[in-house]
Amino acid sequence: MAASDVTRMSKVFRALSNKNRLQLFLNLLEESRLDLAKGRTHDCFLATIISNLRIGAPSISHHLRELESAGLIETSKEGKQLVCSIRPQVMKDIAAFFAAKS
Amino acid sequence: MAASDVTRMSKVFRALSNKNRLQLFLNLLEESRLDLAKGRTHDCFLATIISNLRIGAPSISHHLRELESAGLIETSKEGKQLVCSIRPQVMKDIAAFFAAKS
DNA sequence: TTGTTAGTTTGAGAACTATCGAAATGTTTG
DNA sequence: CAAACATTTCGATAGTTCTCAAACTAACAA
Repeated sequence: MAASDVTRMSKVFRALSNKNRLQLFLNLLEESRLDLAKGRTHDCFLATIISNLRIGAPSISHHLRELESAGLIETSKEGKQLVCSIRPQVMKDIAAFFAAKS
Repeated sequence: MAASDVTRMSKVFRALSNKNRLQLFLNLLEESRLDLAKGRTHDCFLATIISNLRIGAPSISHHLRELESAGLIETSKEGKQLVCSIRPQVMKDIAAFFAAKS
């Protein structure tokens, strides 16, 4: 495994290493599966997520940026609201990484 | 996913979130595969690992403790030397975690 | 015993992180 | 335009992490 890959993977793990951030990611994952079933994308309101986790809006905003910069999610704006989506390629990369090792 | 599982998984990811520690883990993984092929366990000398990574013995010692407390590896002593082994169950847990999601 | 080897512990400093409250930004609604 | 809304940015703080050098322990060797 190339050194740059190790660095990249460590950043992915870093992004999932915080309990709240992992929970946030899992929520998004769950939502995106629901939405796929419904054939549409999902609006992920920070307000909704805040009511699930016990942290404030600035922290959520921070965590989303971390997930995004690790390449786990993509975000865009729709009016006032933020739309988040999981990047499926990264999920496949990680799954492949561990499948090869175990 | 139960809250306790989220916490547990976040600790596993935490353990792999440092570049040097991930590299260390991958080295051990590689060694343990070689050893499986040879039908014996492997002696993991810190001195050897130090020459690959660019950090000192105290840091390696610290990283090994992190990997151990996250449940990724087990260690024991053989004379002066430390023997490390990957805990296969954790590898399976992680693989299952991502396989289910992607 | 004296010295060497393999690794650990301690203590400290620099860097990073998670979180918050307050203020700011941009968007829609009345 | 003004108010309400959703999110972001800023500044601060408390806590964590990585790393090293120095000192230490335990096992082996001469």
